[in-house]
Amino acid sequence: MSIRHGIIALLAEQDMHGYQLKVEFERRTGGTWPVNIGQIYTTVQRLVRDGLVLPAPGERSDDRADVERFTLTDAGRAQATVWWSTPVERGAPARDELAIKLALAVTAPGVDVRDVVQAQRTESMRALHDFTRLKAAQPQTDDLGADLAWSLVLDHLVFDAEAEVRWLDHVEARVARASLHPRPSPRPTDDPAAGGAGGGRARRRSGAPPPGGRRR
Amino acid sequence: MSIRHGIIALLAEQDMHGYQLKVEFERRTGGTWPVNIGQIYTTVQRLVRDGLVLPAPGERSDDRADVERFTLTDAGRAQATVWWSTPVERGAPARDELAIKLALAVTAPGVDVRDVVQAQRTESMRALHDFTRLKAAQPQTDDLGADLAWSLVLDHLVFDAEAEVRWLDHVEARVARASLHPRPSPRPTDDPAAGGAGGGRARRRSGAPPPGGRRR
DNA sequence: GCCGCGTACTTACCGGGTAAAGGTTGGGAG
DNA sequence: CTCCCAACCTTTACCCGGTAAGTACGCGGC
Repeated sequence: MSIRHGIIALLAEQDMHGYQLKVEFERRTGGTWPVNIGQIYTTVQRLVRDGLVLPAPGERSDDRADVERFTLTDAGRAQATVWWSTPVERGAPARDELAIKLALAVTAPGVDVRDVVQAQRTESMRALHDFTRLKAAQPQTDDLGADLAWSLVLDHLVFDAEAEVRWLDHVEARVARASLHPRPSPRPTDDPAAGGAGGGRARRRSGAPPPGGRRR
Repeated sequence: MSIRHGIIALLAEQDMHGYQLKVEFERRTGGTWPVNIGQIYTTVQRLVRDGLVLPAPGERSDDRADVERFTLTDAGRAQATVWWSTPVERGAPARDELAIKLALAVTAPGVDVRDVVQAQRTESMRALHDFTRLKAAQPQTDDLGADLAWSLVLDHLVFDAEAEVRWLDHVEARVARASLHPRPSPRPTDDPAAGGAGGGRARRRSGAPPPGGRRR
């Protein structure tokens, strides 16, 4: 749904043709998510089918007339304002491969969760560093708005990656704790041990800031 | 790809039939992501086509023989170990509707970013509270492993939601800061206050944008 | 006797996303 | 001057993830 709404939002500002939609979308999101041109056209087709978009009737004289532009219908314009005023739903979160993987890992025999966490942390931190480096190297273009947008998107990725790392640390800790007192049978109201146990496990921490975690 | 890998991982532990895959998958992930049974079968079909899975040849006597079970081939088994040892890629992050929305919002005329952020924060915090409440109410079942998995998944959602809220705050702050010294714009809040840490942003207007712009 | 429910499987369909193949135009390089 | 390349603009075929809906069977109740 992301592209669909993006297209509507862009058309709300100005009539455009397909290629232009692609270029604009990418510019406004800092090139973080390149869009396949094919998808633009098929999505627009569906929008036309649904009565939200129309091929532009009046051609502009100030520009090439041979390319076909698209306009929002009233319904489309309404959708745009609805989109802006309605938050994106966070009730039923999308499946996240990492979460699934670790959920399966802790319940799978013969899989060492710590190895999985370890490998993932390396990857996630690598991504985090990449983003941070990108941020530092961020060029100032002549387009203030796009610079800000791109910067915010990058921040989003950074927050996300940080949170992921933090979660991995958390998982590791909980798994370690759980494996110290595995309870085979029901009944025990439980070991007094809660705290002690620190034993062993010298783990190097990753340095992630406060709360954080975002993935989808 | 999440379901696909999940199926492989489950089959690596034990031969199963379709329905059982569905049930197991949901149990192991705490029922957070219900799976449509249709998808299980179509995905398994593809796995068979790709030579990773085979309809189980030898039927077990200890169980109903009429249902068709599936087994991993050697290639499938190899895939499973590869999956466990390879982190999920975080290099080219998936499109996130919220990030796109805000990136478009800051560059769109006539859209008040603060309203968007405001509405989203309400929604995100609602989700956060829901998750927290769920966590508090988490029932202890007789299945320790599944309890842990479910709990970790919930933690993931919580970390995620927290980070999202934090990011929203961040966006709000940056936007507010940026709108203090733009050019002519309605709402001339002439705050001299900006002060503190380096008034920042002395730079603007660079020459022609460097070729290629930003790219990864 | 039929109702509902859990088990087990099939099918048709849709929307997001990718790849690849066109066709046009303008501006150098030779 | 011509040719080629790059940027512009569009179409099509295809795959995969995901959903809905329908079939069928056996079993315990009321």
